[in-house]
Amino acid sequence: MAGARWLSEQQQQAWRAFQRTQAWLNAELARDLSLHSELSYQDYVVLVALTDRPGGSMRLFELGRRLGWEKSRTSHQVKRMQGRGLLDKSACGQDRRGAYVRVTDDGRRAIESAAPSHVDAVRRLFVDRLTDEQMVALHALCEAVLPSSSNCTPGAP
Amino acid sequence: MAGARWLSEQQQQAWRAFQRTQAWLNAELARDLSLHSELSYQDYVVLVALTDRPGGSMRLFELGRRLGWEKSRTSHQVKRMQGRGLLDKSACGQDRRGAYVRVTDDGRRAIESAAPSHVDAVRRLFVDRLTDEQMVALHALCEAVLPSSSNCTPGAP
DNA sequence: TAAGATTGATCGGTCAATCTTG
DNA sequence: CAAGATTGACCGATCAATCTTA
Repeated sequence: MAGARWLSEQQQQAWRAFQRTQAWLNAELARDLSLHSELSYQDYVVLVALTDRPGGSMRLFELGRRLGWEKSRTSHQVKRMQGRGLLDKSACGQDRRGAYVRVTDDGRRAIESAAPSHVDAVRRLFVDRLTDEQMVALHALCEAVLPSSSNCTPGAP
Repeated sequence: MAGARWLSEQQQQAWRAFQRTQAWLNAELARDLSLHSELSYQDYVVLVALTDRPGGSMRLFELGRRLGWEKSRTSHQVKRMQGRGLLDKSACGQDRRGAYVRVTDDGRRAIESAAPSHVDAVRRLFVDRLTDEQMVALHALCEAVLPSSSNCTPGAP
């Protein structure tokens, strides 16, 4: 170990609690979602990102950037959802390398039917357990950790 | 949507920031670890849990409980690490259903060599970006979210 | 050459089924 | 039957390689 700088007891406990919390929350929400709908957690966030937009469509690379996903992950996920009829893809006129993804009517129905139960779960497991002050503090603290705003580049260069 | 109770703008922003933060941190730390060592993030936490113990050994179910993992996940992970010589298993005398897992010397060497760089990354990406007050607040807030202490039962019954 | 996107291999996690012992 | 543990099948994520166009 030599001259390694360890974490203080306080820091270590906070770090471990944070890790446990996020792992537990993700697992519970994923389970809850797959129990009450036909959507995985990943399906859900894709549909949220797209339905946030007026036309329900977006460039593939932009979807990946907003979710902080690698392009291959985005591609695989969209392809699977397309196969299930939740999304469709179309070519981009301006940039002929690119593609648009759009929510289908089935996709809209799926998220509209899944959302209430999922939001309930987020409330039950997360929101309702925190005070407003804690919520504000958490938000500020996350912004401090996250790289500026859109620094989602996985590899360094 | 009907009568669903949505989240306030503040709650929604905090929740999304939290999700982004944990996803980004996990990805960065996993990448950093696999870049500077032969251990995955999961290997690392298993070795931390075991080397925390005097004898470096623990019952399999206890390891799973401490990490909040399902038993099949624990079993698969331990088997893989055993195959790579990082752990070994032995029967439990008292309870003949059970098994002990123990860190091998190779396992100890692996984590001792990986730890400094990993702790540096945790500092750089997390600890150094927060004040002491934020760290304390985060810890308290995680404890509020987490079910009492050892409520890690994945399925309801 | 870089950016947008796709593909196939591989690895890790989940689920359901199974086995053994308490 | 419940608890500790294992297994195999399936799905999802990552990585490296590839293709096309800016």
